[in-house]
Amino acid sequence: MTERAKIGFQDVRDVVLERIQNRVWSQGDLLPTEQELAEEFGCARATVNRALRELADRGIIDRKRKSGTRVAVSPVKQAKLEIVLTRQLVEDRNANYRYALVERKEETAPGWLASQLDLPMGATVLHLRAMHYADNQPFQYEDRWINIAAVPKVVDADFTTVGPNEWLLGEVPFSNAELTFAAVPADDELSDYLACAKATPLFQMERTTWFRSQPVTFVRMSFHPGYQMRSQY
Amino acid sequence: MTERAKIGFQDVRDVVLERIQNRVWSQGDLLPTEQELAEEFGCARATVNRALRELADRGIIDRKRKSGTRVAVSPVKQAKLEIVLTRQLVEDRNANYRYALVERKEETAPGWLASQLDLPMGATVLHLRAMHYADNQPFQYEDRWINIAAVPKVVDADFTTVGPNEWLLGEVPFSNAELTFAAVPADDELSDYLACAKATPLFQMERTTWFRSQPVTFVRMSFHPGYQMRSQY
DNA sequence: AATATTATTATGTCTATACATAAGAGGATA
DNA sequence: TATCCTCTTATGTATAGACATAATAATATT
Repeated sequence: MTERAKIGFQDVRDVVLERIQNRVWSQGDLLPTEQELAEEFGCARATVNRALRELADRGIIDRKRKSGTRVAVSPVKQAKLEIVLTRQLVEDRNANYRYALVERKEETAPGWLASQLDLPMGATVLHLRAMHYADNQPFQYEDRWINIAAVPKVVDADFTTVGPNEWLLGEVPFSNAELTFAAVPADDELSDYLACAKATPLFQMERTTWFRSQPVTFVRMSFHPGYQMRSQY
Repeated sequence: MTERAKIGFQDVRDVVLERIQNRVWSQGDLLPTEQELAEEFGCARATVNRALRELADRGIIDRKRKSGTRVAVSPVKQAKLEIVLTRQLVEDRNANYRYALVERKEETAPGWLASQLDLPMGATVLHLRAMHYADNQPFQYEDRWINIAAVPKVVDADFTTVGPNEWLLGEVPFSNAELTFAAVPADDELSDYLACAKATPLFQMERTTWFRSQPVTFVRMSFHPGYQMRSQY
């Protein structure tokens, strides 16, 4: 029997990808139409459609009505960064996680924060400072401001046992955010909390979070010296 | 006429997402079956399926055969990081881009590199060092090793005018990679090339690239002081 | 030659139906 | 009680057919 198992969308997807990698179709080239591919593979056009749609989602090909499908000229490399809780970061290293609140204070949003979060003048925010430890070694210093108007319940949370990130994840689960990453020198405060010399290079991540266009929180996370963040594509 | 336009998969997707955001279905809750949703929305099950599949791809919901569909308990936040050419990074800031090759040398892979790229003992690699400038200000220092066995044509490229990244993108368009990010102090060489004091904190990105499981290149990119990388989700 | 109109075409999506498959539920057996 | 087997169910996927839509190509009009 030379009878093959039936062709599925994953087969089509993989074969097309392989042909692109092997330069059967090079950058910018026009691929056959869905109809033609469906005939070649002996499947329905919907099957080819789904296969090509996945490749388009990945940025491998560009599709346009009437014009057809082309191999992307400059494939957009998109790395996926998994944003996880600090607790999980620590536990993934098989270390013991410990959290400690440093300070909790309601205050009027300073100018730079109001502009960063797009808050009205004089808005009240909750300012939190906290430390995260891995096996009792300083792991991350967290400096956070929460927009009370967006999460009124926050005033009743004391954050002595549960970190603000974990708490917020429960309250505002599906938010979107903007991240920035940078290398900064440890100032007096950071060198103190992270137990390193002043001016030590630290990896710093800032995150501004919105929920349905409403600003929720801004957080600056400074990691211990030597910290590396990983990602892949 | 109260007649509505026909419900499409995007409508279903958005309504379901909205209900999740509004806690109509909370974390861990079981959603109605595709069949039931299809009846509610007055559309085919395939339409609901596609809608839910997209939400599952985004990590909003978890789906399992027979068990059904649940709101994800700890939604995995995935930030998308667009990896672009240094040239584009510079030009996006409306600055003039300039590239300069510092050194080009074929050598035997040192131990750490052989292990990083999983190369055989004594493999030959092309070692490149280069600078990228924005408006003639140092922007990025690039230290790169290319696996000659994976890209034989590389020995004929001189890299005096075209940067290795752009060249490789043309040769090995669809690769995958692993990235690490860190803050490092400028050593003598970096402080020299990036025109900064020794020990200045620098944002550093390392990338190991494979093409069909074959190691292609390892690159260490050190950015000018104050550089920030951005991303969102 | 420039512009507006129409035809064509490839992708985008929806539907109804069918069967496949993973995995939970229940019962039979040891 | 523990293990194995069947039944059931919700999702996963394929298909043929239909219509929608964006964008190009061809044509007609000014």
